[in-house]
Amino acid sequence: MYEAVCPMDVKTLCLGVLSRGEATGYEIKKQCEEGPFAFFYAAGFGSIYPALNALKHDNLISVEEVIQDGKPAKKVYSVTADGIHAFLGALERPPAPDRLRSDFLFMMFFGQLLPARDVANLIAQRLDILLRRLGEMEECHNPDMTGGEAFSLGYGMAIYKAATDYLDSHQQELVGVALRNEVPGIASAPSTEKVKV
Amino acid sequence: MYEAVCPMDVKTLCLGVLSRGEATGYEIKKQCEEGPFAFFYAAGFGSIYPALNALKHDNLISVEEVIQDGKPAKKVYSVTADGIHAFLGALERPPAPDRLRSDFLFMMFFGQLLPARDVANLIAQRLDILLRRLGEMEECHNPDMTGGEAFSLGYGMAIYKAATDYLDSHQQELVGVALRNEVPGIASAPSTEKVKV
DNA sequence: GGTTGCATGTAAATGGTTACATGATTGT
DNA sequence: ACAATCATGTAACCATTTACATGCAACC
Repeated sequence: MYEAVCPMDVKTLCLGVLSRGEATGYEIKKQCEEGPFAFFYAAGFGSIYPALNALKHDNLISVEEVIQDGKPAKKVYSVTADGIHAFLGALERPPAPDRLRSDFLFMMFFGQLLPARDVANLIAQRLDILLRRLGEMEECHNPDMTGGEAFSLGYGMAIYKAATDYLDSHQQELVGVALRNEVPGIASAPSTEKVKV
Repeated sequence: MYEAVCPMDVKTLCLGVLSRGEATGYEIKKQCEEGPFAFFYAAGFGSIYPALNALKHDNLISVEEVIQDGKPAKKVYSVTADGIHAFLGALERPPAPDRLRSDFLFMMFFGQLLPARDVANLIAQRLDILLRRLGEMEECHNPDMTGGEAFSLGYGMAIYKAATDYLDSHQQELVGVALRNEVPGIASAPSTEKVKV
């Protein structure tokens, strides 16, 4: 039986996505990695498909199988009246605290133990990711969005913007520290080695 | 056998914490919830104690049992030379992408489905948490920190600052939308009901 | 000929959380 | 009397990830 836990688990996520319009499991995943949920939720096929089956079993969603030519058959899911009700119930529960797990920050925390070049590379990569995501989010922004959608997108963009600004303005400090920590002579030697980025 | 996965799992976290100085499992957990790791890592006793036992088994850390009076005996762990080596190895692996899971943003995304008062409460609570954490982080900041520590703390503060600014300046928009979505008459009626905050 | 995109799914393994069990001391 | 702090640990449970399995079409 459906019982929203957090309120946010994969089932609730699916219910939420479907409340905006019918979709297949494949499309739900795409929305989690490129679409509007990418910033605050991740889910793979291994959790989405079983979640959809469980929701179907509880009659919170309905399925329609669509045969396509040139492409594999797909299962288009829609939320039922019961499903909407369950989703609204889940939204009323108090939210669990946010949790972030960042390998990047963990590594930066121990930045002075790393070669300066690695630190510089990690920050450069991070800036790259952040900037690309910011671009994707900007594209994502359209006037048809609901207030909530625009709000959470704006929140994500504000965070990413702050992160890029911070990295831009503070990267030299950390790279400098790491450089000073290196064995003198190595740090100043011109590098012929290529670093994987 | 120890084999850093992400590089960041609870074992690597423990190794990292201990590389800064000896600590007990209890103290490691405190550092994860109040200390410098709180922003980007969470871990409970149920994962820390088994991780410490596994690290001990691999001789990456050593234990000293300290009997205290008035308090239960504690096990103080220190990292060994092998442990330092293993930790440095873990830091060299490429970082896994950050992952955030935010019930709050999920709920805001569907904000127009919620009563305006709930939206306003959720945002107020969030601001409260953010501000409190910002205060804790400011206190945490001291001149003895390594470059990496100051960098990641600064990063966290920049993010939280951006989040509070965004919430401050955009909360009215979302609450307004939610209000307009409510049944006319209810929205404007003065409320006698107390809302749990 | 290999990779990417579309499309669904299962099974095993992982990693972590939650709840429980214990117990002394200090503070309200 | 009750809750919180200090302190460790186990066991059951859980959610999710990863790897596998299948298959066709389009593109490079």
